[in-house]
This record gives sequence, structure tokens and C-alpha cells, in this order.
Amino acid sequence: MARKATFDRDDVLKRARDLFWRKGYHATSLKDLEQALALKPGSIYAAFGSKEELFSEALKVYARGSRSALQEALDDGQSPLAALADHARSLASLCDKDSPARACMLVKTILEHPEETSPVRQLAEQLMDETGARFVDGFQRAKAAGELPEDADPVRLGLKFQSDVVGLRAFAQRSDGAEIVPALAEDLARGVEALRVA
Amino acid sequence: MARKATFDRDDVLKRARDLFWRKGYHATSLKDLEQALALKPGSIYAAFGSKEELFSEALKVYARGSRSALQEALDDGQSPLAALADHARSLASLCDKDSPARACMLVKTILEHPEETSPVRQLAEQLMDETGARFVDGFQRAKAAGELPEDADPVRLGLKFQSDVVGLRAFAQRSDGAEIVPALAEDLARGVEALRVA
DNA sequence: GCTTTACTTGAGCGATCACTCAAGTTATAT
DNA sequence: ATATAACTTGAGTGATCGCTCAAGTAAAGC
Repeated sequence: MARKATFDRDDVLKRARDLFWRKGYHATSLKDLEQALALKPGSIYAAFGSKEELFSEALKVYARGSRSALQEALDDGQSPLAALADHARSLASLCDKDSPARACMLVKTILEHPEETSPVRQLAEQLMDETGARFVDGFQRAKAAGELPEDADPVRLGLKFQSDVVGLRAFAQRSDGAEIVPALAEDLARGVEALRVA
Repeated sequence: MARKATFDRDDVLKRARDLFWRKGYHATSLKDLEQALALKPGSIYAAFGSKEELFSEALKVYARGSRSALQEALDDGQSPLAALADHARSLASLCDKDSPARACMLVKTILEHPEETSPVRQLAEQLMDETGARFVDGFQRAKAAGELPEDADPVRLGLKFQSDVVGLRAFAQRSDGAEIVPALAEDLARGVEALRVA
């Protein structure tokens, strides 16, 4: 019938994710996107509909990308608690890589959108819920494996862990983050390991 | 000589702080400010110079306002560790009050400004440093009072505490924050109290 | 009361915002 | 080869952005 798009949709979405992740939603203009995506406005709107829908797609790509590491470690059958501690310890190198931002894009999105009915905000919250659920699942597996005390509350531990990670990553965004983040990541990892009873 | 301004500068700055705190810098327009401050653009610019300078003044007002509670508790001569734990516990009610936002305005500002040379970003970082220094000072006093072990590192404890508070408050921004924040605040307070040796 | 000096007002500036669409281009189906 | 349908292009839309400034107004000094 007709032509296919000449760009790779997933590649374009990754570029959009990186730009939005770094600058945030409001500070990113269509001009910025045109340049970063190497696409004219007409193509952007034909492919994604609006800036908001493009952002939503980019946010989903971000969440999908963030899911992998911990999930694999947990599914690998090793000690769940060790997988969680490893995850915490991996944050020590946050400031080394040149990621678009150190802070979590979902958190940035929620903080940038005070209106709870905003579609992008609701999406960010949903994706954060899913992340939290994976942390909780990790602690549930740890408890099932006998690594936690009988009275341990995996839900509370999982959400506390998520809160700590959120804080660490927001903290890492600071200019002098590299000076303190490794120590904080180590503290967080040891906090997880200290829960172990077996 | 001449007239005085008909508005109260400090009152206006508090209104500006609340609006910027809630919506962030980029999403707050001059139209929004004109309405919230009940001031025409000419008056705003005569009094503050620019949107950025107004934001900076509002940020200072925010920081000054945040300083008081913990500082007073620490200066009251009671147990420094108890003052810190109380401060953590006070976060449990974050979601009850109708504050412009639950997350820290300094953190929101840093996350919104990726450019490290941006004046507002540098100001936010400086003010956050001062907050961190007060936390560190709290743990130093605790150690001097013999409440902490010999090998305790007050700097590390203080920054870890700040990171935890940042995480908690960012977490509290979520729509369902009220369901989990009190438990997280209690965890944080108990974590501080668990450090006590005397 | 008059002058002086500052503050207030609000229409409107150029720039930029998110977005549109008619015209041009190109891969596919026949 | 030709027709067709989809994609690309980029000038241009009205709205809104942060901001200016000349005119109007009112308080302080004499």
C-alpha cells in the first residue's frame, strides 16, 4: 500500500526519554525535541499525537528499562536479600555514569505535576506502584526463604526501601553528589543485609 | 520624599513561595503570579527584577521557614538524638496539612534545573547544604553528649538522615502517600533512636 | 497647596509556545 | 509503469511567554 516510517520508533522514544528525563516535561520544548529526535513537527505529531502522549510513551520506555536489573537478580534464584542489597550497592556508581539524570524520572514527573488528575502524573504513579511492588515482592521472597524474622513486614520493608532509593537518587542529583552517594549506597545495602536472620 | 509600596513584601514573598513550591518554576507563569500576588507586572518587576530573582527570594523565604523547628529543638538543650527522632516523627503528619506540596521545595528546584550553573539551582544547593549541616550538627551534638558510639560518623549519619527525609517527603507527594508515610516516618524515627547508647 | 519622587497601572512588545496542514515525496500494490 | 496511500516537510497558526514603559496616581517634604 504505502510507505513505512523512516525512523525507528523505539530509538526515537529513547532519545525523547533521555531529553525529558534530563530537562523535565515543562522545560522541554518542541524545538528541543525536533532537534533531539531529528524529526520535523509534522512527523512527531503524526507518530505520537501530542507532546503529552510522547512524554507518556517515553515514560513507559523509561520504566521498562528500569525494571530489568533487579528483576533478573531476583529471578536468578539467588538469595532475594542479597539481590536487594546488590541493587542498593549498585547505586554507589550513580554519579559515575553520564546518565541523563541521577534522580528517578518517575519521581521527577510526580514532583513536576501537582495536579493529581493529570494523565502523565497518574501514569507515573502507576509505574512507581509497580516498582514498589517489585521491591515488596523481593522482601516477600526473602521472608519465604527464611531470610527475615517471623515478624518482618515485607510490604513495609519494600516501601521503606523504595523511599530510601528515591531519597538517595534525588540526593545524587546534587553537584557534589559523588562525594557522599557511595557511602549512602553502602549504608542502604548494609541496612538490608542487617535484616538477615539466616 | 515619595510613596512607599502598598503591599507587604514578606507577605507577597510567602504567596510566591507557595505558588512556586506547588507548581515549580517553569510551570508558574507571570499570569499565575499576578493573580496570586495581586500585583500588576510592573509592580512585580519594580520590586523583584525578574521571575528568576523573585523565585530566588521565595526560595530563601522557604529555607528560612524550614529552619526553625529542628533548630529550636536542638537549641532547647534536650537530648539531640531525641530532637532528631522527633523531627523524623513529625513527618508522619505531612499528608494531613494542606501544604503547597509535601516534597521539599529545594529538592524540587534542583530536580527541575539540570544545569548546574543555573543561579536558582546553585542557590537551592547552597540552602540544602545548610540544611544538611544542621542535621550533621545534630548528630555531632548527640555524639558530644555521649548518645552515640565512639565510632559513629556524625557527618555520614547526618547526610544519611537528610537523604532519608528527602526520600520520605518525595514519597509523600504521591496520591496515596497518606497510607504509608506515617509508617515510614516511624521507621525513620526508630532508626535514629536505635543509634542511642546512653 | 504645591512640587517632587516613587509606586501603580495595563496595554502591548518581540519571542517562543504547542501545534497544524497543504504541498511534496516515496515506498508499495497492481 | 502507474496509481495509491502513507510519510515528510517546514512555513505558519493563534496563544501565551517573560517583560517593558509611558502615563496616571498618591504619599512625603517644603
